[in-house]
Amino acid sequence: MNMKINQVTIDALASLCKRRGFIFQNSEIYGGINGFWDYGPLGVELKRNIKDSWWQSVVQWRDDVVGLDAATIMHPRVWEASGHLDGFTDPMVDCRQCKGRFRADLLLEDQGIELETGSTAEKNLKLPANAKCPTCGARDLTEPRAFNLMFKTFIGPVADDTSAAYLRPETAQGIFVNFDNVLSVARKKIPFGIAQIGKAFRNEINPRNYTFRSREFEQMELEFFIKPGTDADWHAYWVKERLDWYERIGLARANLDQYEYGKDELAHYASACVDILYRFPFGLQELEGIAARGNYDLSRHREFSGKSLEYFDQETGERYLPHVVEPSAGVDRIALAVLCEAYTVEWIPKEDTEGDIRPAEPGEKVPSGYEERVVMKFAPRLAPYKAAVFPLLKNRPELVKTARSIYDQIKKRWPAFYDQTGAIGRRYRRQDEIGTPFGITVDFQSLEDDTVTLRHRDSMKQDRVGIPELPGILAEKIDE
RNA sequence: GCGGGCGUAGCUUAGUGGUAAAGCUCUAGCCUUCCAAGCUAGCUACGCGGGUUCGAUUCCCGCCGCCCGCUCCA
Repeated sequence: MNMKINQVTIDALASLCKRRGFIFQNSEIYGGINGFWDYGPLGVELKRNIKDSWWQSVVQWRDDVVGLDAATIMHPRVWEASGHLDGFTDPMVDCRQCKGRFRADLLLEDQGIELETGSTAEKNLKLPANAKCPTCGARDLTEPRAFNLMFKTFIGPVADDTSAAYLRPETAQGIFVNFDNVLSVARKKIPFGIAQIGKAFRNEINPRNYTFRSREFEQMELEFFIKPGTDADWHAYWVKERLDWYERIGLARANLDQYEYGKDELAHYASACVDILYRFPFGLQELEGIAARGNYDLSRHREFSGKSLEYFDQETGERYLPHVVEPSAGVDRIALAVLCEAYTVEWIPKEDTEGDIRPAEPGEKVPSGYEERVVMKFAPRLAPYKAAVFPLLKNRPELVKTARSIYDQIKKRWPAFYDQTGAIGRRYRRQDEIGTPFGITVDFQSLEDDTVTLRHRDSMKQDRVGIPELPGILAEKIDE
């Protein structure tokens, strides 16, 4: 089950993603920019399918969750209330000798000296000359740098502190600040949730591992508001719900894992947190965190905004600040996991060779009588194109005409691809490499009996099916 | 951010102080009755900037980017 994961390297995957148009480096013609990535024609389809599937399972198919789409820039006070502004502005210094890193304020406090502050606007902090490294004692520290992981911007034409704002580092706060608004229009009673998909921005110190840690990324977050005291049950419920979803989109259970935070690792307001992890080529890494956050966020916004934000239960007459369970997932990380999971190298027997398709052995040469293929085994519902339609030969107008009309019919319902160029085998392989689950080929028999061949990506086997039956067959296999 | 490695076409590689080669891919055409066949033609590259030099892809410096380790990870 894990073989394919051992096979794929991030380099090989990144190469395919660029070659076929899943993912490009942002601003590549200018030399690229660290931590930003663009999704090409196939990547955008894949990502949208992931988001659609999440939205279906979390919003559309449920009666107790509604959606939201908040702006990426919010009132700066939001980030004071959320704790992001204070939490991420610690001035840090590095020791050039022992490579240690320390918070400048704590380090100097220990040594009984204070930071020299320059202009307050930009926090130009200077280190006194007598400061030394607490680990090795060397007086060879870098100047303090403020590690604010939020991107700062300015509202209006004047760039000064009174107009400062931040690009949101998470989508969740847009939900909390709209809690009252949604409550008053959605006709929902607790327990109910508000879901949002959107961009978030973090000025990561060190983006790494391809798209895994990017500075601009997309989140899918749900805030599920609950009655105080029911936290543990709802938390367990959402952990299971979310794990099931990951399996449904095609991630092997064997490559998924969960990490339960110990009491000492939890934020002070949280009662539970579970990370859902995926076995990436670069290690077991987080796709989603599911946290029981109590009423921390709403209580902070109550404090900072002066609004009550309480919920009144008409049946019991109780008034309370709801608690919340927050499943928070990274779309780009999930897309990367799906790409890793799908990437498969196989050895397939040539025409005169007896044998079955088998997984390639990493580092081994292709055995004689076999040839190699790369195939992206996406779950059909996630595949960028659901079907490709081919005339067997392009220099036979009647084949071309029939193929085009089938394509025109299919593309109204699913993303599809039409290709009449080159040998049929080449066209099949090209679709294998972008994960198209079905190939539909119009041949001479089609002209006689209105059937086509339906070729399956993973097995490479073909069925003969009637043209009128195609939509039904595809629907069944795609939505499975 | 620190240390190390790397940067030639879409990909994988070759090569040179006198502006560069190949395979695969890709595009067009021919051919082709089901799995990357064949033939013909074509597009496309020395990451960016500066320096040395008559001349730099090559040597030097800076920057950017990628990979690995450390660090960080709300």
